[in-house]
Amino acid sequence: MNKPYNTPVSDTKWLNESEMAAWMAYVAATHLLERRVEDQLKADSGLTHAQYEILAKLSQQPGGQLRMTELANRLIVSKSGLTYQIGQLERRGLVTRAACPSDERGVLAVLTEEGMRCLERTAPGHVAVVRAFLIDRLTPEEVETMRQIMTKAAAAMKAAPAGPLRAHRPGKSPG
Amino acid sequence: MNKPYNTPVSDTKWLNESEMAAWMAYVAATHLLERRVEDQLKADSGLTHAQYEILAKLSQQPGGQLRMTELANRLIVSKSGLTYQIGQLERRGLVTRAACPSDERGVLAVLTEEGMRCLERTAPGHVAVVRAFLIDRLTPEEVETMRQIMTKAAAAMKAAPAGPLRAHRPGKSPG
DNA sequence: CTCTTGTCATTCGAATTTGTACTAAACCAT
DNA sequence: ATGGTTTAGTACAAATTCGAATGACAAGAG
Repeated sequence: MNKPYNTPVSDTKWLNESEMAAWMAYVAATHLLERRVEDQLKADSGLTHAQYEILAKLSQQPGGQLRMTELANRLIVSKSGLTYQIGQLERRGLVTRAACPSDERGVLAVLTEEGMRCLERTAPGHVAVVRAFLIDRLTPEEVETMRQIMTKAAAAMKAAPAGPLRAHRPGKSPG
Repeated sequence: MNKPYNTPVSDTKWLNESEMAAWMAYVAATHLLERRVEDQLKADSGLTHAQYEILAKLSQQPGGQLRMTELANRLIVSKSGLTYQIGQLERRGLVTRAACPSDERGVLAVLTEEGMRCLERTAPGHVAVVRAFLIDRLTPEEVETMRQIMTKAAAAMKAAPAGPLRAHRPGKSPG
């Protein structure tokens, strides 16, 4: 207690020019890219990006199946949002729901044959967009740096609990 | 016409390991970051990220004002979506609508005094999140590379017309 | 075994986003 | 001037997202 009045209420460390430019370009690029991806998928296959990500994630799993909650966590989507989209995909025959053998409560989202075919049919166009607007614009070094950046950021956010921030101290590994 | 049957229908150039890792990490990081930003803004000021971006963009303009369509284009949001959000912000007194002097049809979105104060109050926490999970995790070189990457990608997408893709040929400058 | 607590998936309501349709105004070539 | 075409902003319906509440099952302590 007894905090001095002259303690600055806001000691914000603002972004410098490079950081600000990086952040603003990131935000813009993200929105633009999302829109391009969405348009391509819609036009080519009637899938939304969210739905494509579901099929893609399932296709990477042995048996093409995954529990609902696990899938939601990996896709970084709410459980209720996933329930809705799995419903849509099921309606189109691209995914089926199956009972989980080990847990009576559990539900497995399972990629169907047709879902796999749809994914294989759609993937080339999707990859083309990702290449055309991002990957092919970069040098291999830039791609590698981007991988590092995004991997670090994602790891930080997966690790940190929700709620107010704790400061990040760069440097030594945890030990 | 008369296309040989042996022409491969799909000659997709898939992503190599580094490219795939970069893209997947980007997608994950993007979703995670959006969620963190959204949570912080909601908790700190009751703003959504979309609303914060509107206030921020307006605050950068002389007079804190911008035409609706121009604002929508810069934020990369649909016009109808912007109409809705400006309505929300107006309801909270953070933005006002004004007639455009030069065009009878036009509407100016204008940042109010209170809107400016709200932004100033909210910005520190927002910047803190961007720092904590992204900027502060990177070296200055990585920040600079990210700026380059995202700037290039954004420029490519702003330039390219909507619709099917045209191939990107890297190399010489246009001339 | 039984009770309490926690987890899994879904349902429901509220909020947001987009595309299309629509009205008014500007622009432009007769 | 004047009729035809664009453009600006909004209204509306459809789709999607999330959080909170719900019901069924699991897990652990006693």
